[in-house]
Amino acid sequence: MARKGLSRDTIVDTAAALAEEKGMENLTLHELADALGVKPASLYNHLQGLPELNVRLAERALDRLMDTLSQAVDIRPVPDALRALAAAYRSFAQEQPQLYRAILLLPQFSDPGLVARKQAFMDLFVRMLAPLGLPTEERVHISRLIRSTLHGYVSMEAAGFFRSPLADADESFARPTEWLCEQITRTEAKYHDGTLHQ
Amino acid sequence: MARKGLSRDTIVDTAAALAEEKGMENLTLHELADALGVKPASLYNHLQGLPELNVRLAERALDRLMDTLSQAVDIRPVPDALRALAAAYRSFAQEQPQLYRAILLLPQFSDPGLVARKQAFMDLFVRMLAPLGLPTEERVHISRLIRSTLHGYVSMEAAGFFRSPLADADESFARPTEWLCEQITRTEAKYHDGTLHQ
DNA sequence: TTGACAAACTAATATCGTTAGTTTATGCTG
DNA sequence: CAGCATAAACTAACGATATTAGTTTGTCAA
Repeated sequence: MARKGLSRDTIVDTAAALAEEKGMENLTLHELADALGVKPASLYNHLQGLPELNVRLAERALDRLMDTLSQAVDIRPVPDALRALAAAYRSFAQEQPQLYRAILLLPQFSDPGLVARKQAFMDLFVRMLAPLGLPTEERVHISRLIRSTLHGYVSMEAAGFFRSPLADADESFARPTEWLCEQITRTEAKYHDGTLHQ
Repeated sequence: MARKGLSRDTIVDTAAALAEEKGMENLTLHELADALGVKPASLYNHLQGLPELNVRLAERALDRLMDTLSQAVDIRPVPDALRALAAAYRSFAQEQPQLYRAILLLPQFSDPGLVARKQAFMDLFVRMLAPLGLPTEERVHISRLIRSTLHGYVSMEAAGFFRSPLADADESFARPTEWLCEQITRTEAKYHDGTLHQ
């Protein structure tokens, strides 16, 4: 009964790799235990079962996504940051589609670790938009617009849409990206030339 | 051994209701059979098991979604149609979130019934955009933009995002809607005043 | 050195999806 | 109307799964 150096982090790591390989809904504790050289029951010493594993996977996904996005948020001017962030976002979802799906497969976001990451995720966009000098509420609206647009395109693409040969998917993705850029510059202008309360 | 009047349609119907009640991932053949007054094995006379049930649920979801959307597509002018369609789309996802999720829970869209509906779904948007008189490729791009924007907002909202009290979710949804309206009117203008090839 | 804690195990249970084989109701054919 | 084929429902059983309880044993600190 040799003691393997098992920890929650290593479990989640190999679970992420396994999910990417087999698909998120085919991830089983048995296979995961096998991959770790351990019996399934042993996993319960480190996490509370499959529900918690899914939560931890979503956390890991958010962490990695934020890692890749954080390289872009401080680029100036802001539209360039947005372009870089959009490209990074799409790349992440294309290269690790199962891990990306883990985020939205969750029934609810009640776990404290998740709400914290949700907030941090939100803050990432707020930070990128900071130089625009928008009021708080407007910043939240724009942030939601960006996040939903990116997620929408990326998840539809991952689900198998947008494969028609009638139009190139890269070009299709460039549209919302550029239009988001236009939108934020226009919003910035709107708040900087006195027409705010007209 | 009384014969219940069981059919694939009634099975999918009660499955949809049950999924809405218990959650999509908690849907079990045992509970479904119970709800139908039948043993689990009997379901296999009507469909090939859980994988097919999920496919049929996704089909049902797409059918109902298209039903509600089709009431909006022929409204004129086109921006008004888009506004109505966006509202209907969001209402559907809010009122039947589990059924809406069924669409994207599928790993792939290889089933013939699904690819047909995917095409019909695409055609719905093409029909709405027809009066703009755009070239085919441009129409596909715009259609993708609309679909990904709507889906993005709605699925993020369903996943528990956009609940911050800092900004109203209805207002946040109005942004992308109006923004899409602007985009299509601007695109229409672009293709109607000779600046196309500049 | 020893003792407490935790990590890994074995064993067992309940549930689930699924298949095979059986019975019986229904509807069509003669 | 009689008989027969089809299919709908059943029972029984299997394998896989998640999970729990109880046991052994390694490890670290006192």
